[in-house]
Amino acid sequence: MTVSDRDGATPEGTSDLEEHRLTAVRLAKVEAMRSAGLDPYPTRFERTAVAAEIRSEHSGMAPGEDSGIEVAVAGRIMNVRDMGKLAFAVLRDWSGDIQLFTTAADDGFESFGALDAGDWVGVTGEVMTTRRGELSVRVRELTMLAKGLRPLPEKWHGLQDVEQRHRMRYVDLIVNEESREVLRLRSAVVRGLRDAFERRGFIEVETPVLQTVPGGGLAKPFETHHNALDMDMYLRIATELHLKRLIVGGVDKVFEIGRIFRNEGVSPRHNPEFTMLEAYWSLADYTDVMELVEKAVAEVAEEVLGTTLVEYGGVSLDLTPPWPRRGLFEITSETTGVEWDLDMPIDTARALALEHGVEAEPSWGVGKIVMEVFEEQVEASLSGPVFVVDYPAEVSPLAKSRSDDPRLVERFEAFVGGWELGNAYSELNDPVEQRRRFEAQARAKALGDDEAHPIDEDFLKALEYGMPPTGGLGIGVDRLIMLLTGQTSIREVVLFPHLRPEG
RNA sequence: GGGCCGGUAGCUCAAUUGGCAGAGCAGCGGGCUUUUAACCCGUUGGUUGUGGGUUCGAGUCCCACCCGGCCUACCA
Repeated sequence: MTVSDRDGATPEGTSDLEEHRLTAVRLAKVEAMRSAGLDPYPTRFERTAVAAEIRSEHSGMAPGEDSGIEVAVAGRIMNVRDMGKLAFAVLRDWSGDIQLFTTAADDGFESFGALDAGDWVGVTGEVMTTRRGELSVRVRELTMLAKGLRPLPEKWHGLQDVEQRHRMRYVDLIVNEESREVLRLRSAVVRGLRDAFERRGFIEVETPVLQTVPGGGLAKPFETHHNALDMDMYLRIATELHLKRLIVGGVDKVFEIGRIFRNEGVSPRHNPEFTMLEAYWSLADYTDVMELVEKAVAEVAEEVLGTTLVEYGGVSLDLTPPWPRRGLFEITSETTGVEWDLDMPIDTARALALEHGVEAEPSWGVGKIVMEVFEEQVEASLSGPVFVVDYPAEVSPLAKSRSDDPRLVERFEAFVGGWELGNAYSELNDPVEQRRRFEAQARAKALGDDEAHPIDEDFLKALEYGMPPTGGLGIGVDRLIMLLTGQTSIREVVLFPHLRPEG
């Protein structure tokens, strides 16, 4: 392909930039700089301070004062206010904003004229305050670090269009403080989670994303292909089965914070790729894990927000442990006014489910039906935080049965804000029983359940070497971030959410 | 996938019953020695998401398609 074949490209490689009046003007400024022997894109700049440091170190200055202290700052020009014989600009770096000030008497005055909002500059000069008391840097020397060619969004309203904010997150971050804050909080939440598990002796690992058997969850995988091996592969839908192999290998406490891929619809709470924390704790059971979850979440909230009281969707939530425990059958019966239990005839369950908006498929047993009714009728009302327990074995092929009723498993899900935050159980470690569960799933698949769990022979082999009693856990990290940042759309906490290509 | 709503200048938004596509910001020119979304004067800038149709005339009405938001369905 030749250069001129490229869509909209000119032989000079400047694409459509020359076509647009606003970018053409800035390209001309780049050329003018080059003609004057200046590099519009130099290699480095020696910074001595960021905006927030200047603010904290010179907080007590009176209006119209000179500090006598010279700094070198660098950032993006957000705004220029030219008064004729003096000028102001706002410089933004990651730590915050600082004003630049210059007068006709200053050496830096001349270089101010050609600045555009969006340019990256380095400035050396003295810290001072204006007559109005605004902390500023008096420009002694100004260096262009990267000339911006595209105009910034409107300075007061910023970039509002949700689609553009997601497609051009770089612009969103430039102009919207809330987006920068969500990014910081996201980082803090992940760090907080990592700390909470490491403090308790969990080891962080990384397991394969590319798998031949996409197990550990009930979901449709993305398919891909390994060319050299001429082999179809899947992107993982969970990290569970590999982490349990590590428990078999004798790793005491293990966790992974990893990207998971599920080939399902998108919604304000679902992105095709998302981040999940999974942890496996040998010799523990699901009640130990329950305490771990409520403590870890509270610790993270305390660490990043300074409180365990959060506001979500207009509702005040208290994340302070302990969280209430409710039985799945109990709470579903209470909400629907129907007594659900595992002894009810399948036809009765089907008919009652239909009355509650759930059409049971042929492969479903009573457990699955009640689970579906719970999700349809109860889940959205669980503002939480609350642990729901007593899940049917039918919908939990990897969880250990309860000794008092093998049709139930030792499992809980954590709910908050009307959606599931986490899922955990005492891990099934009986290899013979695990094989039976897999075979039941295979029968469900044969009956048309395309999310049934596939049989993983290597995982069964691992169990046959002996896995100690283990409590396991999965937490939707993006959702935890949504909870702690008050965001109601996952697309606001994922930096680059899945979007269709632009037409 | 289905339903509802939306897409107008680089950005934020107007546009009466179908009747000359506008404003602010950004840009350009000029003025201004303490601004804070600076201000004042002047000025450039449009494939109204795309493609059809109705009409003397379409941003506006009709059809199809693209993209997005919300709801809904599956999932964490």
